[in-house]
Amino acid sequence: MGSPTVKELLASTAYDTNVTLNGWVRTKRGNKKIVFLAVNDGSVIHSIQVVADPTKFEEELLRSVTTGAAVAVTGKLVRTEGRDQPVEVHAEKLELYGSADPASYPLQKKGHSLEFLREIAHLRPRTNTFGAVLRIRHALSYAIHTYFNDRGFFYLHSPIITGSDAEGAGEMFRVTTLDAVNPPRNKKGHVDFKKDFFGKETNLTVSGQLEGEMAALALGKVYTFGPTFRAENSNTPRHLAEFWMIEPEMAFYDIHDNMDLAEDMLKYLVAYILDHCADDVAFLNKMYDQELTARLQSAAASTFHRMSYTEAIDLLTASGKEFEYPVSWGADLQKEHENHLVDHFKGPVILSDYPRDIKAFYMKQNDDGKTVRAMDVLFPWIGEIIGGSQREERHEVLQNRIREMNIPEESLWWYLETRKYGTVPHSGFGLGFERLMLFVTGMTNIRDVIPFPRTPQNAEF
RNA sequence: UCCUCCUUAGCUCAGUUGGUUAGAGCGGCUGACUGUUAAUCAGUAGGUCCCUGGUUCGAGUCCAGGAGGGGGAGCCA
Repeated sequence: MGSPTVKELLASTAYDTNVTLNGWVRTKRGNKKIVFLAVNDGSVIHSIQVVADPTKFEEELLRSVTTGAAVAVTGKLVRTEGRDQPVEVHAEKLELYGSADPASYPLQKKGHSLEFLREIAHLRPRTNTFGAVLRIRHALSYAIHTYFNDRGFFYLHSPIITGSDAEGAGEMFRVTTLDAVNPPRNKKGHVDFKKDFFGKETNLTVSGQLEGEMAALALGKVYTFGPTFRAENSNTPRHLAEFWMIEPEMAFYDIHDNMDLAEDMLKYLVAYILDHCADDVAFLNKMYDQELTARLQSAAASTFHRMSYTEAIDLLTASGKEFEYPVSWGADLQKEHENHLVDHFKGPVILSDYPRDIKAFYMKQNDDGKTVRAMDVLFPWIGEIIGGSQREERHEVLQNRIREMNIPEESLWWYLETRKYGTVPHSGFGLGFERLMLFVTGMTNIRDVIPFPRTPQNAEF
């Protein structure tokens, strides 16, 4: 089972027993009589202190143990009084796995800018900040599965490659095995996708929702959690070309059940991170955002303010505030409008019942003939963290809407069939995983909450 | 894609109205110190001033174009 982790050792009270630990040296200091190493193995944000008597070791060995070097240390676990750490290891044996030339190793004892660390994304997991972010990322993923599993949801693997281009959520990345220079062409001179791997045009998915609905209409409650791809030329701290999305889909849920679930889930996840990642959150709170912990506690305890799109428009108009983009019923809300609402209610806001003309074809139409049962959850600074709706379950209404919007009906035959056979009211939403990571970590650039970010003009590593 | 700011040592940055040899802190290296906590102290090395072209007696500094990055906006999760 390997050696104990630093996390286990720091919590251990087995004083004066021999232990072996593996890790990477963060700092070394000392003199000819005594040497201190801070060794971190990624199991926890803290490093463990290793104390070595230089006379017991080869000079050349100690010389090559520098910041970044990988080592194995065997020695006695000793309780330390009046210091910054509960225990330390008095080294008897020191083994070097791999050295790290101090003249060229890019990570120093000092802090680095997040911009610089993005350029060395292969090494940045070794920093305190990215260790904390990646551990939180794991915990958040785990919490999502726990939340849904405990509530009777089934994890559905929706396809990554999709043959449907009707999802309408954004520009897509083409998937093809055709020769890019000399593709086969049909009689009209167009690229002949019948000769392509799947015999048709295929793309990377922009959403697992449509497939999620198929499963919800059989299993009741399902969720997807997988990578999602958008070929939009978006250059902002809130967009990625490859990101992870959670999409629950529930049969027999109306829009209000949907909002209840979204709010309960978000609060559960925030509370989970506060409970399970206290050390990492405390570190991020100290180094990046002094209000992080307080904001998370407040969000976990809050009640999200709910209002309709129409009420939001009235509120914005009544505010008398001068907006760069004028407020008018029927137009999509701009960032400045969302910010005003979130500031006004001093916390998360859920908006619902948007004009049908600015929303997707699959959303359930209200009886007023003007709006659909859409809902967006807006978070401070981040903006839209969740977008969802009650789905249109009436075959004729859905079919008419598809035709109205000039969506190729034949590509959605399978989607429409579920409204023909045993259709039921159902709802769902999409949660941007990295956007939630931004909120939970206090990081301000989405490229710093995913291990290897993919953005326009950047697929390094 | 649009607007805006930035690019000088390994990192973070200063560099005056254009003027001699481009600086600091940290990191690295050398040395001192028997318990340090991003140790401290002394010394030392380290530069394609993002690239290309232009103005000028003279450009890190001014102008034009390009590249890369940050922030804001749009698209959205």
